[in-house]
Amino acid sequence: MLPTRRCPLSQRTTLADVAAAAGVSVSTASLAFSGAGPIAAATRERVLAAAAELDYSGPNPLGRQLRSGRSGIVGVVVGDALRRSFRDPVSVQMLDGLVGTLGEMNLGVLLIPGPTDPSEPPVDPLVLSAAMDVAVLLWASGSADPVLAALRRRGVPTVVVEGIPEPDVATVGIEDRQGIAQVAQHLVDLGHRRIACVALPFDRTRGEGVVDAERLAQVQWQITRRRLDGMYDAGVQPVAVYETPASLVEHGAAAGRALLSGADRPTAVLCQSDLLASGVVLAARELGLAVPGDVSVAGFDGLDLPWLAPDVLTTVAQPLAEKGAEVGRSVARLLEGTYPPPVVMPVELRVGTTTGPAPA
Amino acid sequence: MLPTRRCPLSQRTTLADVAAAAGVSVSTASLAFSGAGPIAAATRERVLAAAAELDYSGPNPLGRQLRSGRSGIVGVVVGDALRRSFRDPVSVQMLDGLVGTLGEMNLGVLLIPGPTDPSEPPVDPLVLSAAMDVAVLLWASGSADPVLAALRRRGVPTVVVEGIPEPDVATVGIEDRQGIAQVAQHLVDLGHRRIACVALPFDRTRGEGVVDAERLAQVQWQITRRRLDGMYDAGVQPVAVYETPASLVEHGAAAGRALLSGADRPTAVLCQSDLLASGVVLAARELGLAVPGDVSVAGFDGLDLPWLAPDVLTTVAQPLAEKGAEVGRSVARLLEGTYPPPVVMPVELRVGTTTGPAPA
DNA sequence: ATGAAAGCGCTAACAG
DNA sequence: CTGTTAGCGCTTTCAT
Repeated sequence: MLPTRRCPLSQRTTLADVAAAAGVSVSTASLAFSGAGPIAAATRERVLAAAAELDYSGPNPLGRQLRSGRSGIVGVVVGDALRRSFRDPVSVQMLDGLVGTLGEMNLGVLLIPGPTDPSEPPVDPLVLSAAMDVAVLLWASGSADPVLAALRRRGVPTVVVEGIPEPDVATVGIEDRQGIAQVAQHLVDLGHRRIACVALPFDRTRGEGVVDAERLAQVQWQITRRRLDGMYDAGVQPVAVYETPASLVEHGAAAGRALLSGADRPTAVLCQSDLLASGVVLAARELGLAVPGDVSVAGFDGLDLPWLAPDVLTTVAQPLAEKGAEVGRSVARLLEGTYPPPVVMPVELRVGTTTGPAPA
Repeated sequence: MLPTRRCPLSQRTTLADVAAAAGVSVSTASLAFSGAGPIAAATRERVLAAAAELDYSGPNPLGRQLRSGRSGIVGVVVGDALRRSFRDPVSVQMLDGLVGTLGEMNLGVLLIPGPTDPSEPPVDPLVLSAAMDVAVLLWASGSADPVLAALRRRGVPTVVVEGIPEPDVATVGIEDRQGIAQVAQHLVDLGHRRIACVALPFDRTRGEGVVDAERLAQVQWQITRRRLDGMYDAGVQPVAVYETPASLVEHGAAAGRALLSGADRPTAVLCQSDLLASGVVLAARELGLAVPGDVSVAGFDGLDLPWLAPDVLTTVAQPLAEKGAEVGRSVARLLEGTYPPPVVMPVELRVGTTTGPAPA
């Protein structure tokens, strides 16, 4: 057994020590570090020298934070357990854009796991008690979202991504309803009448399988709801809707196997995400079905999917990194103390090689 | 133009207000929330009722943090720009294990971008001034790492992953040198003599291409260094070492194209990561080379790589999620005030279908 | 340009 | 079990 060695748990020297060593007042020493006020160059030098002498590496953030009432932290509640969110390029690319923008404003990102399965508590403890100036909610379920409710109670200004615009939060979203309508119309134009739908999760129970009418009425998550509505907008009444527990290739593959191995299989599968769609394509190949000869497949997101090569998925592209940057800008507005107007970003139909005329 | 509406920037009510409303002292009110001390059930109820009445959602974290000297935050410096780190399952799976363990201890993870290219400052501002009780450094370059130096200056206890054990930091690593030696020996046993190596980045300049002896002597990042040494341990003198800017499929593919299209191409390529190796396999296929008939390819990490199907990569598996959990445990030790002994986790050679006898 | 004073909101000793 | 007393380390008026 090694002897346990103590480690120093925090710095000892304070601004007061440095000020004393430099022969100035604490307030002057503070200015030397923050630069927020008039100070003689010589004085600053003296303070900095004293700091170096004492191994003082700058004002303690905890003191600064309490005094200024700001933590410099943005809590980001991701849409799922981290393990799954990180596997979804949609979340990752957005997060990347967001972290970049926030970094420029000297804000840090506190990662908060989102709603997992119902066996877990609905709200992570960090949501309840971590220090944060603003929160960002990816994939909020709607105005009754328990996480959103908790943040409201705390009075934490919040940016909701893919939610519903509401007076007391900032919102960033995309034209997904119109986008899905476009790609659905594209399938109709190709002559498809038997169209199945592979949907994102309905709620935190994260069920899996073809749903009945009752379940279909229970969709809680707004992103899923809107994308279903977009499909209806194009006049498509799907022959089946398959609910998935997460936007991942394996769930798309499972959906594909279920939908395409039955007797009167659909001629087209409209998926609410690219990852789900690529799973469906893989399942179709597995089953020996030609894409798009036997079945057309379309997705949503506009991801780069090299493993589908030589196929290119028909999809609706959304500007992921820019969406993240836009969220960052909304965060900045909230910090300034005003609610930015809701942002809705455009999407674009991109016809690839996975959709074609309905088979005769 | 919409009228800008003000948003409330922080809660107004304090513990003192609640205490007054409940007719108790602040310290008693504090106990009602923290539970850290004896308090009559009736009193607690009264305080909580008063809090609900006043819409008080709990003690302000900033006050608590300053007073207790703890932020409840663990700063995690990832090994690269987030955009790239998130695309690497090695980082993501470890992060997932880490966040899970830390979550149980009610600690939050502050994401800090790691060393990108030299045009950027070597140390993210968050490293210098964000509040954190402990820092975790993924992929530290060695004892001269500027990020580690900054954390030392601040006196932030640190866990270094894949670094060198040093007295004033906690270390978690794997037996990568031995692992690489094993897989290198495996290639030698198969009769390979012309072996090329595709390496992880050497330093933050993140060069790309076959390196000369001079450059090979400049490897700064310890993980790369150790994996090179493991190869030498097995007696392999590579015919070429290719430096990559990041552990990503596309860089592996570029390396593969460069190494396999020349005249006297190697019969085996030993890669320091699975993502790099899978790129090499794809490049070989592109060039019409049979794997392993014409060229054997081996990796390191033990990732699931479905897009290589039906091939299964020969690799050395490391326990990623458990490594993350182990890092979490080291964080806990540091918070208790002691340095845990260095942790070294085992790895395991897994022979797949991408390595075979050297061609005659 | 510098200094003095006043807290930010909370918890932890300690005394009762 | 509850109240009193002291700050945690810093920034920010406000004088000077």
